[in-house]
Amino acid sequence: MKGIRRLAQHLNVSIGTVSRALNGKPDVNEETRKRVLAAAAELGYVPNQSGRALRKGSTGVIGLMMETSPETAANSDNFFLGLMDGVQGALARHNLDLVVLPCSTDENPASYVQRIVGRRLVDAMILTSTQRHDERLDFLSRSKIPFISLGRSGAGDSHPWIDLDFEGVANLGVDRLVAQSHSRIAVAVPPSDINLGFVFLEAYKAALQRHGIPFDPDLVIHAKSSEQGGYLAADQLLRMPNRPTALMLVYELMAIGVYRRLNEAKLQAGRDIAVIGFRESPQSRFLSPTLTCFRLSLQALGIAVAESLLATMPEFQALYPQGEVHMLWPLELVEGESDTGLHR
Amino acid sequence: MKGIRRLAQHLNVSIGTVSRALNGKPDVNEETRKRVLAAAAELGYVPNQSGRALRKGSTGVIGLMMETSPETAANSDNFFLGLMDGVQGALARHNLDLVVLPCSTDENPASYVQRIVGRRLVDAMILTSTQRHDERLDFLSRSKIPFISLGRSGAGDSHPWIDLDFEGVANLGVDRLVAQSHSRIAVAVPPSDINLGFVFLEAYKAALQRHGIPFDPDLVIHAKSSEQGGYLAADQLLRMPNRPTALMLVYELMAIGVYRRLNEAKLQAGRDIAVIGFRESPQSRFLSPTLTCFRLSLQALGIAVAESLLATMPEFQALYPQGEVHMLWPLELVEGESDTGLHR
DNA sequence: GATTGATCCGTAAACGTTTACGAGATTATA
DNA sequence: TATAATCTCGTAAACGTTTACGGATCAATC
Repeated sequence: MKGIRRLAQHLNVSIGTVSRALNGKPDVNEETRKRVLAAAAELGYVPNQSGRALRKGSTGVIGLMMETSPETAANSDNFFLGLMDGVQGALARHNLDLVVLPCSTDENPASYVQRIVGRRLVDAMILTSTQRHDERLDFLSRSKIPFISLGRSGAGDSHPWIDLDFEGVANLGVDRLVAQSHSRIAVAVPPSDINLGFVFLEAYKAALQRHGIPFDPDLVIHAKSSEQGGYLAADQLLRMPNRPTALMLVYELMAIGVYRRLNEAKLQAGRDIAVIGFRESPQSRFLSPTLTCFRLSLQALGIAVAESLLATMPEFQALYPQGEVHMLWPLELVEGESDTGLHR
Repeated sequence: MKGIRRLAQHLNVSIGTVSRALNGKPDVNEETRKRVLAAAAELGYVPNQSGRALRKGSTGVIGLMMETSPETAANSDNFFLGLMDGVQGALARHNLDLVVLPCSTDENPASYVQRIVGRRLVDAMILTSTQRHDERLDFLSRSKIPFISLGRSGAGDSHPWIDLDFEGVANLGVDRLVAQSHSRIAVAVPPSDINLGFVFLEAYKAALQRHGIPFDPDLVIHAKSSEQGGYLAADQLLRMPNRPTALMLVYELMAIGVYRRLNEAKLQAGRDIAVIGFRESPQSRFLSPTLTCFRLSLQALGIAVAESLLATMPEFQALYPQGEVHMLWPLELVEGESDTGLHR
């Protein structure tokens, strides 16, 4: 005898009563509920997930999909761990569990999602590393599974998303640099199939235009989202015939590579070239000269992601009635020395 | 009509036949199997996980538990994503799926494991961040669920584990430093309730003894596993009355903090004090002077963890007959400048 | 032509829950 | 006291699979 039957037999009640007692249903005597709870704790009984999910039609589990190629793995740990922490905490308050679903780059992300969602392993999904054209979004939309993506896609507002406020970052950065009379502002962005790169680039163009500065495509450096990418971007910048006086980055670890390359050239950020990094990170905080960059609470972002997802789930509509979310997540400027002291 | 029934109706065969066809059972006509496979692909049918798991008694899912407190998230060392990638790849070869289970520090890790395992969400578990006295191990041993822990516990070989070869690291490091006639070798370790700290300390003592150097407890600096921890450790070292001439670290990000503190004191690793870091990381690779540390393939480690776990699972005994694993994972020395040039 | 064997497929039970339904016991109301 | 209302609990169906079992068909063998 196993599972709930064992518990019921042990208590001399029916399995129905045990189930009702554990699930907090009203029609069970308080006295017997206590006995059931006590016995469950004593025998270490936990309801079988498969049985429960099969009957209820929902799992109580939310999936967070994450790509783990060797390159991304080497770089972005602390972003995802912080995010996971926030999401997990917010979901736990509603008795939902988070599972992180690592998809290797060997596998097609869309078919991975199809497998996971088709099996009904999860009730809803959180997507990260959103592509500009992302099949996963199409599939999830069609399959009517609640989901939210961290990052916009090219599909615009046709699905719920939360994204970092790249427009805000571009504006703040460009304004700040222009105020110091920079006009040749280079930017290191990932390739445009990553939507992040596309969005940032557009915002950068708009910010320049606002200041009447013509956009020069030669100042756009396409770089990998890594330290190495930053190194190569800085290298490319140093070779430019009419060298830009400022550089903006859109990935946090790039800054370290940039500093390294500048260092090799006996140049210094803030003195010889203005540098504005992206996200403040444990590493960036200790660069010298200190890096001007943008602060962001990953936990808070995770909570927002989780609650925005709940808002799309019918069973939580009462709690989060705002419906589908399209949110730009603000970042706060952290003033450092890396972009000042040049045109003073 | 949903699920397998829908597919069966669509094909005018029984659900039993559909199931057998999809599961590769022998007693089904090749012709009909093809039709079933084609229809499944066309209709996007994927067997419901709950139904399947309930019937089969196993889920085909392996859990990897990970702690995600705000501090560990912020100080994460890009260790986990690489590990996940390796584990995921190895499991996929056996049609197993990996889910990562984030446990916030609010929750007791042992009761978290009990909840997850009790619900039969997973067939087996991989534990990380092993404590010296780890209740999770006790629970999993009792519950007869296959598991492996990354990191030894104080319980020794009573359960399967893979751990980094701290003995090897301590030996290599101490040998190298002693060969340069260092005798006052300080070490920065996490507190001993983290088993890692305990193990490393013992290995360090043994290595000293091998060289006839008496162990001096004052040279043991307890530090947090973070950049900040490294900074404070270096600070503490600089205040010592009879300053040690060498310092070994057991957490990779510490090196950055150590460099920062040394820099503030106008000291340099390798010139004024010999420093040996721990794991090579994207950051450590670009420190200046270059850091002497230890290399480790996270993907390979992940594969080893996954396969060692499979070896403990009855259904894979045929493939991996070696049984329970206790493995020390070797690290390769990467020679840098941070520990040389002192006593030359 | 009867028997055997092989091949293919349908039937139904089982996995562990939750929950609609109804029955019995008890209390409140008339 | 009869009736209604309330409280508590047991019964059984249902969720979507997999798989043991047996039946049907057909070819091969004697």
